[in-house]
Amino acid sequence: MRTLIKHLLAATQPLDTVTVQAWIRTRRDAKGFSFLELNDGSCFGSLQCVVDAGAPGYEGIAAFTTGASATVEGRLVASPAQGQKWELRATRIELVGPADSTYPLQKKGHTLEFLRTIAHLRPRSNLFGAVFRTRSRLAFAVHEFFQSRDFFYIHTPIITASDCEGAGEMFRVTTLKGKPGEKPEADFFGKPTYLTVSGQLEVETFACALSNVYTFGPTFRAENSNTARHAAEFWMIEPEMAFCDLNGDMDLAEEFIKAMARHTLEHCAEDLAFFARFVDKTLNERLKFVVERPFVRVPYAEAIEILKKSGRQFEFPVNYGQNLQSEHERFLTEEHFKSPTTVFNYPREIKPFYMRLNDDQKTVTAMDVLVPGIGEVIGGAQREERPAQLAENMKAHQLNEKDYWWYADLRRYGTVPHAGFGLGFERLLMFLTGVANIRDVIPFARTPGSAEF
RNA sequence: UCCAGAGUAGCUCAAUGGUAGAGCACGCGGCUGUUAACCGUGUGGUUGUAGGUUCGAGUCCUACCUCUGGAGCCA
Repeated sequence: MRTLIKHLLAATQPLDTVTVQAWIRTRRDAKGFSFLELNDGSCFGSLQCVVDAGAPGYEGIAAFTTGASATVEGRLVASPAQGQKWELRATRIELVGPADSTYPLQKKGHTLEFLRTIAHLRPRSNLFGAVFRTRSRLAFAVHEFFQSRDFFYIHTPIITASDCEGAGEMFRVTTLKGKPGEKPEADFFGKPTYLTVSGQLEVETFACALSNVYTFGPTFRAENSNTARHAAEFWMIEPEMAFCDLNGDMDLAEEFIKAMARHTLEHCAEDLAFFARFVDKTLNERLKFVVERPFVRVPYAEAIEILKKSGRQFEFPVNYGQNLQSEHERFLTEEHFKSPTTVFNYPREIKPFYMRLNDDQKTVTAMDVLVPGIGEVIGGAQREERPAQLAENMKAHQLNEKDYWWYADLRRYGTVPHAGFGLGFERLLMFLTGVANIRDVIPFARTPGSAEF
């Protein structure tokens, strides 16, 4: 029976007969025996195997090359040499699948750009193994966080007919062949449909029934964005809470990020050590800071004053009523506060229709959580729960009320104050691993002009 | 989409307008409880594509393609 390398490396005593099945990272030949370094992805580390020339299978040792897969049986013994606690004394080796000299993953380091061109093989590298183990663990942590706080997981639709949610350009979903004269009514759903850009509006309906809910699913934006932090397909987490205001929303957002950082420190230590050493030297310090210190909270108007008084020459001028530019966000979170920073109460003109209007009649209950190195990682708000005000907001945003009849109904029947936010899972991963490009924290990145694999 | 930069061996990179090279990978030989092993040696090229200037272009010019960084949009 196969034993994962993860369990062998964590052994507390020698083991008599074990079977390992893995991919060969490298082979080093010595006089009369060979070292095989095996990795099965179950953990960061590899297992060193010592294969004597007399062991069954050794006659074919030349084919045990980097990238090949193999089965090795043997005894787990304490290693006499430096570098590893345990090693496997092989009693039998068997090649499962060969890898010839064209195998592109060398023992040496590769650039991230090159590895993106072999996205089907890069999970076998140290970095990407670590990234995707961490990704899996954090996905689990997301559910654990919400489930332990009595949130229900809601599967909002991937296909939506709402073409004006305001979150971004949408991908069309159609079964039409694109022939001239085809009418939308002839399409599969009888009307134009799209891939979702957010599950928020739908999940609000469940918050107004089950109280605390969240989504965690794929999200699509057809924006022609070419940056290190945008992808056309990404995973978004959207909690929504009934009987909750902006303060409760900000509390949850900060608690959530802290919990994810804590979880990474506690459960991904080995992979994290690799990130801290080779990807981002400041990672450990940053994660501990995030866990231990409260986030800064600053109203938008105050943030504008800070930027104006900074004496800094920004490329884009700082003006009340305009969105914060990347350089402004970076200044606030990286230089001024040197801390994750939540900016709230934005001018109503620059935010969507569903955000609640404050008593000053000028700002809405929006909040963005900015983190050093990434920028915006969370965007959220308390929702407008007053029917008349919502109608007015929609008019101001030139939206057709009829398209949102069910959304407005939530305010018509038993309306409640409620709030939530959206968080890009990949951006969270970037923040927690130090990996600087979103294409490197998602298995197969979809970006403009690129849907290979 | 805009601005900037880069495309040369499988990978990472050199190469005054004048004979395309190195390290690594890979092959072969040697050595060794090795561990990004080591020593020797060999194979490896339509210099992103298409034009142009020139006696001569990897190098200069034009267009296009791809990638990277920054910006916008956002999560």
